[in-house]
Amino acid sequence: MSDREDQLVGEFPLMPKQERAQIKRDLLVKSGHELFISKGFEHTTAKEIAAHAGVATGTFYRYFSDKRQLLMSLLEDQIEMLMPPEPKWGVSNPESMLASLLELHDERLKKMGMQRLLPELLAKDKEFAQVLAAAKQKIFTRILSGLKRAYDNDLTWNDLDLNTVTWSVMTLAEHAPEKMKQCGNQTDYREVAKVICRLIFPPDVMKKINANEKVTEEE
Amino acid sequence: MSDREDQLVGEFPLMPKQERAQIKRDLLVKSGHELFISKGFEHTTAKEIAAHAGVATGTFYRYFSDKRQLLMSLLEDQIEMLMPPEPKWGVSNPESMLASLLELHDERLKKMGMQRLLPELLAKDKEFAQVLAAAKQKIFTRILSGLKRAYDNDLTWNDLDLNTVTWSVMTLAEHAPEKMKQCGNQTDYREVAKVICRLIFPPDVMKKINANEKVTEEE
Amino acid sequence: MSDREDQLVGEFPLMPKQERAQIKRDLLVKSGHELFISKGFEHTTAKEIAAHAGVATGTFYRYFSDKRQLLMSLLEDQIEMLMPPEPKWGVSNPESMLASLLELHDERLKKMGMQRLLPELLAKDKEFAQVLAAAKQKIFTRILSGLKRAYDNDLTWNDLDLNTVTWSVMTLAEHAPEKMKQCGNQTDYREVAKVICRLIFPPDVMKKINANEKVTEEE
Amino acid sequence: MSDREDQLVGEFPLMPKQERAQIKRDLLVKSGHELFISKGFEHTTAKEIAAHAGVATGTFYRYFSDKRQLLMSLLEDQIEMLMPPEPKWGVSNPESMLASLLELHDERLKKMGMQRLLPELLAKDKEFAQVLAAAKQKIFTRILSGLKRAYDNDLTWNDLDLNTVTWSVMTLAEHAPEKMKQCGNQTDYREVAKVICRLIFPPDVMKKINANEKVTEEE
DNA sequence: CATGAATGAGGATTCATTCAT
DNA sequence: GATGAATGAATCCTCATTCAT
Repeated sequence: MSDREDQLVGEFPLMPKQERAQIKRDLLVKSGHELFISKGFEHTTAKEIAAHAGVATGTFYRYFSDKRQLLMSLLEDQIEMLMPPEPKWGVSNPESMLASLLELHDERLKKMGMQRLLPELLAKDKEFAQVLAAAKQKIFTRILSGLKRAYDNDLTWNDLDLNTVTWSVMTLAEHAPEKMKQCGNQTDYREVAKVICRLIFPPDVMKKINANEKVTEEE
Repeated sequence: MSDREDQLVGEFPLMPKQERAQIKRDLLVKSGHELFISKGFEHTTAKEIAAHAGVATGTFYRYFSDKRQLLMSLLEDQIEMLMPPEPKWGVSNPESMLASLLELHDERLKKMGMQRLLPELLAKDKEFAQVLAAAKQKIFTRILSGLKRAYDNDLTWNDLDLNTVTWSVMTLAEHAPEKMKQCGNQTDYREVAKVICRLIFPPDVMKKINANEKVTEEE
Repeated sequence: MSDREDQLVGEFPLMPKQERAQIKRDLLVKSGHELFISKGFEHTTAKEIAAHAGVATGTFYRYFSDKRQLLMSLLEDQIEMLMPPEPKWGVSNPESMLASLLELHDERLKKMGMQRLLPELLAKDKEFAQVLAAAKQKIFTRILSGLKRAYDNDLTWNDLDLNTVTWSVMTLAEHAPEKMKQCGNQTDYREVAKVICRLIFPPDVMKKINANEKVTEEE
Repeated sequence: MSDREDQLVGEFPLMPKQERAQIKRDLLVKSGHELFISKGFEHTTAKEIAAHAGVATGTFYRYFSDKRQLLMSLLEDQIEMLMPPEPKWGVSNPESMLASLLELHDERLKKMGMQRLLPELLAKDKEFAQVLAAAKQKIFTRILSGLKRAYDNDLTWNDLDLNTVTWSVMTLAEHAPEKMKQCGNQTDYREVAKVICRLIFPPDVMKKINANEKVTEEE
């Protein structure tokens, strides 16, 4: 009835077809996200996702070939957020910078609620595992090159292997959120940041850097 | 071969009943292990495990109430091996000690092939996750108290939070094996050990420790 | 036939959705009914019921959570028919009344074909047994109160316990159909009715009642 | 050890082989009986019966081809007890005689605990149903011939069909135990006996019979 | 004879996917 | 496009029955 009245008024489709479809798709992705998180990937059925999105089972299959594809859509947007953050040296005080990066990372993960899902996926989906590994490798390379520059400027420990340091930085950054909870500590990003910095910069270098910073700030 | 020899000796029952049952049980556990690793826990069926062990489906259920129980059998033996190793300070050169612990841990994990299975289980089985978390907590406490003693003797950095250092040590030790592969590095336990030591001991302390050790060795 | 005629008329959707579903459900109920009767409840599988109804196994589970639920659907409609009938005295000649009630009851049971199923269910399903016992108790009470009124009017034997008479009436009425076959007699409802009446009314009372009736008829 | 000692003493097998087997068989029958009663025939497994009898599963199959055969053994002994009792007229006061028969029947059923099992069996096992029907038919015939003799001596109602009366007597006798419980009455065998007698003997005949009896007693 | 481990067919139930409406 | 009923392969698990010891 109301549809017909709309038509009398002049039939301005409130939304272009494609956009409506996009909305439905997004609804499904969102439903999938929530259900995957709360029940796990394997234990979520296509029917449930559709029901949760308020559409029919068949509609699910119009937009996705299967659960896995929906998952991939989900991950495409978020894969970067799962990665440990890449520090930007030289911008400011390294410890503060790292601390806020870690906090940001933690918040992202919390918002995604995806950490619990990830292990299942890594175990099950080799393709996904590869995608993730590649992304990680990219970050690794970038962090490493940053450290190399610092090394060339005599800012780092000179008796530690840079590859290993890079890996350590990434590992600590990546696990900071999940692990600190597990170990019962209140997450103290600052302390983790200090530890990470100690892996890279000898204490006297840190002093210099901070001194510079203050000078810069004063200027 | 040995069977035939037995027959030459006479026709003794090839094996006591109980032992044969145990062997069959072990076969099932082994099959479960292999299949869980290669296909993931969820994607392995009781039927498959039985078939892989060369027994009928029903036989599986004689020995285990379900997949999960077999898994638990599997884990009971191995849970300690999954834990990051607890370093024993003061025994010898910390770097060498750590390096060999890391190598040992890596070898264990490789032998178990279980790393890939673990994440899935942690995600799916809260009971198991708790067991593992408890074990980890125990190790955490022990490492922490070791570090505290070192701290009291002025052997550690005095500007780093010991909890955070402990967590970092555990995290790096735990992930050393899996991560170094992922990053494409040849596993260099020595370098990781050096990094971990750097988190704990300032370089000059390390020198002293090593000096002591040499003295000790010389004596 | 009717399908073909429909097609001649054009291609109207053969049936509204809901109605088709109802038809399918009914088909399943009917199949369940038939198979339960012919093979017994326990020996009928959901798969068989579905096959007999010409649908897939899964379809069965769309409509019923399991065999038992289908059975309950079946019984809800029929439970009253399984009960021994409640006589209505004073309406007409008691013997004729009873005879036709018995015949009606017999016909119902035959149509349901359920008698053979019932014992199994009573034995297996305590909930169902309770429901049935409650229904029986209700009828018992009503018959008893009818007999009490007759007793107060000096129409019944005065040396028989009314409870026992009531129970006897119900028992005979309930078993009349099944037993007469078993004993090889042609079912003679009239004779059973006479026996039941004899349990209640002394012969001279019966004569009076019949006389009254004739008078009434003559008027 | 003790076995060997027995042998030293001289090895008198305490029991002939066959008898020992018989004991084992009886144990199985007894276990089957108990389990069938408590869990129902279908829901009792051969393994359970064997375990309950303290023998191995395989032993069960040495004595019985399957569950059903054990059941039949069980019933052979007991089938007569399941039958409604056959009254012996002329022995004494019919009401007392019936009352005690009913009580006896009730006690037997209670002891067997079999009533609950019976319906399931009747529904499931046509052979058994036939056996039981035949036994019932036999009793029917005997009761009928008793009634005929009474009829020839003008002791019964002359307007009731003897077949129907016979069936009624059997039905009431058969269901007396189970039904009286269900209806919440205290089982009053005497009242049921009176009702049954009323179906057969007119009140004045009863008086005569009782008078005779007294005379007989006095003599 | 007794044992009880082993078998595997069979029943209940779920769910990814299709397709007529 | 959207719907959701229908499908049936696949899973979990049980249990009657056999047979090597």
